[in-house]
Amino acid sequence: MKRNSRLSLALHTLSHMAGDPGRMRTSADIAAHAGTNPVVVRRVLGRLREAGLLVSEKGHAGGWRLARDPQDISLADVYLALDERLVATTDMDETPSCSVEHALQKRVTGVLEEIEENLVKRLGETSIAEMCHTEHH
Amino acid sequence: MKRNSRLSLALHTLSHMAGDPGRMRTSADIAAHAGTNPVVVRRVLGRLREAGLLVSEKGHAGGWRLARDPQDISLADVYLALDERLVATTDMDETPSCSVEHALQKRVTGVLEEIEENLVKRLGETSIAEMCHTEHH
DNA sequence: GACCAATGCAACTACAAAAGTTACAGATGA
DNA sequence: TCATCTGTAACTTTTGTAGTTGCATTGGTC
Repeated sequence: MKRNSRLSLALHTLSHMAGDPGRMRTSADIAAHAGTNPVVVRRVLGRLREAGLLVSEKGHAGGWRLARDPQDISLADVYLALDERLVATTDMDETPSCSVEHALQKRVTGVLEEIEENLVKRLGETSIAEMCHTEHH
Repeated sequence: MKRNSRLSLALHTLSHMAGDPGRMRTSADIAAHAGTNPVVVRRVLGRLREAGLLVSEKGHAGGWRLARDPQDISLADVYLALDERLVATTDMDETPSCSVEHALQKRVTGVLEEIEENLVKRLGETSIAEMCHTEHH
């Protein structure tokens, strides 16, 4: 796998699950489908569970399934659960040297934040249920 | 510096330049402002020069300046010049196992591409000239 | 209770992308 | 001729993350 692999893995898995909710899947099965490792799958899906998108069960016949209706899970939910922050930088140089520099930094950061918000908004407009339908516009 | 440092460095530098176009700046000056290395600056700005956003001059009194009017340089120009591709994945698993999987993969990829296009479109709506104005909404 | 199959999690290695650094050739104006 | 830039190659360091191994824990099933 390559870049954005966590988001990609999460979206693929949830979209797949949306096609047959209620069915329990093991991390081994999911890993085989995604061509990766069960532990990696559990790591990524663990975050989605923390965000309330998935539930997992231990023991025999355990595994993973959606925590709620596929139509109620948006791409933004997945994105935010993974805490990616694709556009916005976490922080910049700590030494603004002068107040003008500082103001500029804040403005650049602000614009990037705005773009990030817009990205999340766009992601929020699509549910994973829409991803698994065969007839997608 | 941290994540998205190239984009961040590029935006800061160009925004700064937009405040006083025509003035020539050395990579050493820029690096000092950004708290990084002259070679790193030249690497990043070199891409922007290839994209026609900047011009550089060698030798004494050489340096960097904007290639055209600040109002004619959008954030999308910068983003595309750096070839970042924040949202869309370059490629996914090569073994689609079954045709249904393959269709799902294409759909996920398609949605991510669409989001990416929207991101670029949004970036295209802001010029670096707007970044350096003190009165920003 | 014994056993098996799953998650949860920690610890580690492997790897790749990028920053940072050093060094130096080439260009250009003073 | 010299100082000052860019351009670039080569290398080290750092960092994020995938991949891997191992094992404790949980919970069905026999």
